[in-house]
Amino acid sequence: MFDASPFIPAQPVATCDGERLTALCGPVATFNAGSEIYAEGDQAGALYQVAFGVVRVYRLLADGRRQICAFHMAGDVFGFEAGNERHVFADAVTLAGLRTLKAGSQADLSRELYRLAMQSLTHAHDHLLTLGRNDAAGRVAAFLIEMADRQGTRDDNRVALPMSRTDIADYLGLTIETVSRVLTRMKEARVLRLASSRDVQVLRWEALEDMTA
Amino acid sequence: MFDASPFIPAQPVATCDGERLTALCGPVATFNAGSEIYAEGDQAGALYQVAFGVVRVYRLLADGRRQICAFHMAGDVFGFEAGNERHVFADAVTLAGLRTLKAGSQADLSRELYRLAMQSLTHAHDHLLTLGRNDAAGRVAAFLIEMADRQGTRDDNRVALPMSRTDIADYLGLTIETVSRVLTRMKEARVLRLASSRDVQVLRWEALEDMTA
DNA sequence: CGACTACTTGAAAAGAGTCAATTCACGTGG
DNA sequence: CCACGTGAATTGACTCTTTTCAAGTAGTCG
Repeated sequence: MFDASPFIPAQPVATCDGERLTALCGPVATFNAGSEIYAEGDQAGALYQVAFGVVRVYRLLADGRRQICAFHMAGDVFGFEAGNERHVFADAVTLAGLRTLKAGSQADLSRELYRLAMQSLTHAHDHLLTLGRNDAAGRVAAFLIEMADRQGTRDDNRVALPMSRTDIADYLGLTIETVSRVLTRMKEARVLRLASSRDVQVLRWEALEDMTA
Repeated sequence: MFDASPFIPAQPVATCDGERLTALCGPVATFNAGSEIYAEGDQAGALYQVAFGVVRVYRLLADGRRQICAFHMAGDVFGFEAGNERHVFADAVTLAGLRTLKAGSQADLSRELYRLAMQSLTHAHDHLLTLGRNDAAGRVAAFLIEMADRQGTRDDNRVALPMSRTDIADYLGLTIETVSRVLTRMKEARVLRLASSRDVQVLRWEALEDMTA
């Protein structure tokens, strides 16, 4: 379970500016890869900020099908809920460190926390567009671009994929075979290179962007 | 453009409780079917509560492809944004009446408004599950169930569809032909009956629910 | 009645899923 | 150090679903 090489982004993330989010800068709790942070049906309340590592937030169907709503990386705040019950699951993809903000520790939600919550909504809308209006290649391309942008490694032409093909497939509404085939085709088309299955080198960003058009 | 028979839900919606949302109970502005409420890139700020009619919120791609994120009906509050710019378009599906809450008219966001904003997030997550993990029949079934629940007409075994097949297709990430075919197959399977193309009578809810499993 | 738009239907083509078999990377133990 | 076992990823062959393109039908408004 312990992951010896947790994913660490190359540069600090915008939302982690410390100044506004002092309330979140408490002790860091560590979660091993695969361990649960919260489950659907749990009492909601706490918010979390990722200090390092990657977290997935997902919904689950009775038959085991899974839809990953978002991957959260350093700086991201997650855990926003409508009522007092969790509607989604959250667990660590890699070894992850989280800071906690208990509900009610601030009587009123600050404008900044509201903004972060709304970022989750904007991301969900982007994600809906990806799932609703892109074919398999477009979805994978959008995913690689999103990962690079959030890691800030676009200029390095590198994208680290801390999650498995299964996670990627469940994020994009595809099967792992399709994800794998798309990557192979992109490799053959000289759009990218796979240093290893989790380490992508992007040769032509424009080609990726055209696929999401 | 004027729609003589605006869609009006059969019963008041839970979020429209009036007591908590007094700030939203100002004058009602009327929008003709098809008219724009706001566009991507507009300055954000105002929130809207639907008094009657139906509104669609959507993202648009350069080539005209469209992903509808949500349909809003009487009682719903929409217009939440992360920054000071709109990320989505909103316009009236039918003749619609909206009450406006200008940003900043309350210095702090009330807990109640936060809860409504988070409902949008929960809905987006449900929608992601529908798009990511259901086939065409499952998506249409989920859509019919959602519409019936929000109209409160499930006990009547009736679902009014105030929007076109194109709107439904753009909401579900399908083509209009596929939506039409799925409805025809459901009709043939005696799961539902089509009084008219916009008026569905549901004969077997369990059958619909099984499709979304 | 005629024109327009929305919706439905059909046939062929493309895309993604399924099932099965390898291959690959990595850690363990001989 | 190498053989082996394990889980992850890739590849192939085939099937099934959905899209695409092209008619055709049904309402609606002048």
